Amino acid sequence: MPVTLKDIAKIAGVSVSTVSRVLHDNSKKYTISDETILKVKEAAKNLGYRVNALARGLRQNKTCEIGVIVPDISNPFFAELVKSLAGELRVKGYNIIVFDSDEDPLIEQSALKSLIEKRVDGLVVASVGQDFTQIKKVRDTEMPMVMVDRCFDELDVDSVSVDNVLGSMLAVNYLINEGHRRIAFIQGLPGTYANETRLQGYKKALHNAGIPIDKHLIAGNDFRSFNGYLKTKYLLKLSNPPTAIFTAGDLIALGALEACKENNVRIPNDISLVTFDDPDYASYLSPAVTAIEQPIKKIAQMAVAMLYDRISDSRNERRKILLEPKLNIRNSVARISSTAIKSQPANTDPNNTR
Amino acid sequence: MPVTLKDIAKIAGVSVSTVSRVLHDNSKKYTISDETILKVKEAAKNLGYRVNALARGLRQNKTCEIGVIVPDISNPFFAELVKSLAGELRVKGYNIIVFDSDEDPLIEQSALKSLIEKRVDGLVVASVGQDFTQIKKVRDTEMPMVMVDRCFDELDVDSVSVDNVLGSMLAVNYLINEGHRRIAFIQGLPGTYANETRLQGYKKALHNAGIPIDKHLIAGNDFRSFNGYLKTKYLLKLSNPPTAIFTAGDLIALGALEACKENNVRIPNDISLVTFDDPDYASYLSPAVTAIEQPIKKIAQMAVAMLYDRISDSRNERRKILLEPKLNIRNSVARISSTAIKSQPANTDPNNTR
DNA sequence: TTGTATGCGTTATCAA
DNA sequence: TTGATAACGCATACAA
Repeated sequence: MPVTLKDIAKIAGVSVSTVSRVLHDNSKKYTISDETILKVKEAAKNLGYRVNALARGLRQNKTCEIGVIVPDISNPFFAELVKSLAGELRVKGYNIIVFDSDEDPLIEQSALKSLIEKRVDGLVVASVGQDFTQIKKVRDTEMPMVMVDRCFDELDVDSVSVDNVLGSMLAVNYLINEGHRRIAFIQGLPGTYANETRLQGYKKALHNAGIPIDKHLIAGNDFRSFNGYLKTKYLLKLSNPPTAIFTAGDLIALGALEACKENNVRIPNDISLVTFDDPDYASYLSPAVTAIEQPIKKIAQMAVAMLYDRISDSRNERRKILLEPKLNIRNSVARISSTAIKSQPANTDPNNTR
Repeated sequence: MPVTLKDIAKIAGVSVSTVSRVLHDNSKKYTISDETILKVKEAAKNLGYRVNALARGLRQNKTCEIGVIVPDISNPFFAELVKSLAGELRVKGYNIIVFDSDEDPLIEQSALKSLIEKRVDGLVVASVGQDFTQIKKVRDTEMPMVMVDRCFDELDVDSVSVDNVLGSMLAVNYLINEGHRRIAFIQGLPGTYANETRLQGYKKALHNAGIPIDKHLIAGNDFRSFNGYLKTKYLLKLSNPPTAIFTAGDLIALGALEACKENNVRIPNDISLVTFDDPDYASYLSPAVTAIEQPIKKIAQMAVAMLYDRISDSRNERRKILLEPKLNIRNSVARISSTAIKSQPANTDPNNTR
């Protein structure tokens, strides 16, 4: 049985409230005699007292816990994000409770439920994100919440993410400048903020360059590596395959790498590759992969700052922050001559421009 | 203000205990009139009732939460481990609270403190692990605890990890079979279980092959990539450099890769590389890295099973489980002729055999 | 300087 | 079939 204030009070020969004051009320100076302080601390130490956070939380209506939900903690991007969030919050005196929704809306929903029931002081959510019904319900609560990475354009809620449209444009423009015109996009989970905005950037870049969009070159349905593997296989055996692939996430790129390797397709000689997300190992892949880097630490900092603001003062305006992505050029893109391209007939539907 | 049972009771015109029974006491069949059940459920739904897990936990002395502490969640090994643990525990009805100790014993200690105060039902700890004073204190509590990956040989506590000695021997024996005799070991954090056992395996393999241990070839002081980078630089500029490097962890290997790249040292042509840990991306590195794979999912399964056993019946014997590692041979090791080796004079202290 | 009493939201015991 | 009441451990308003 864990030790309680009562046990200490008994041993020290004082009342429970005195014990409470000595042990936890460091802020308010309750002028307590040195002798009592000594006695109480001594007893607490001897008995190995640990405050019961449940009781305290119940009483104070405050848990000093922040709930964090991410779709896939084994994705290096989210692992890094969680680590950064934990670091930022720790210095502010908050612990985090992490849930991995495994890209499953049902798990996300039950995570949300658990965290609310646990009465966390706030929420940082990277939603699976095809549907914001549940998130909206939480938003309408007084529960402070900030969305990261996976947000909802249509939902008025505090959020911080990288400028995905810009990121995609950076990537695709770079490919175009290197002479590519048949550029495929292997997307993540359709309907999610990250995916739709990245897709949007891809289309916009092509459009700006006057390149018609070929719907056969847009494939994929989740952010996992197997998706990258499958869709790369598909793209490679197209009668008129792309000269470059842009993947919507680091795991997808890994799958693309695997497929190319299996098919003895060399990168960048036979096909070029650029990916969104820039994990630590990107430089050491074979070849080093050109990638769009997100400012993860900054995302975490902003998210925590915004959450903190909302916890302290829930009535200020909601904000949507977009941070700048960065293109890290490595060795996965080949420059190709524009004549070579033009000689390739577009045998997929040329009328499709979206 | 969150809705409570009282609020529902008032609206439904029944007592608090009735509400509680209707909403939460699914197990015991308390024969309650259908009409009451309907009224209560209706009111609960309308008001948006959420149980207060703090109050419930306080009352029931049970939180359905498991605390998890890992040294570095951005390390793919631990990210994967956390994900597996979460999955295993979720189906058993437990949530997890994750702490990243950032390889800092002080943070680990405060994480331990927080989790105990939160009255989690159990603990899964991958300790930073140079010192088990704090862990021992917890062990002597009635708090169920299982250690994973980073254990303590000298401490009698439930634990599950890979057979590190065997893993290292697998790696080093392989290098020896490929003709290597000057094999360096870049270690992780000295004094930790994972490191010492891996070092032990390294030494044992060399010893078995009759190769004297050259202390200049053992370097390194933590599991981060920068350590791998620095120590590889150091090893490369030795007057008699190693022909192969064995790294104690995946991040270290990444650093080694970076250093080699910077120095224009080709792997495996100029130097061979094998690493402990086998992250998903290992196959796609340049070159694909030969690695020792740990059965992460199995570690998580075993850990959860053991923890569950201890929660249900705290008085059974403590167990230490070792799981089998696996050598995944890829392209980072070159076969070298033994004559080439023997022609290299050992100009580092030849008398040092440990 | 310290103690008493109350309530946080829930569940469990007992009684009706 | 339902209700009153106590208790979980703590913090705090009020009293002394």
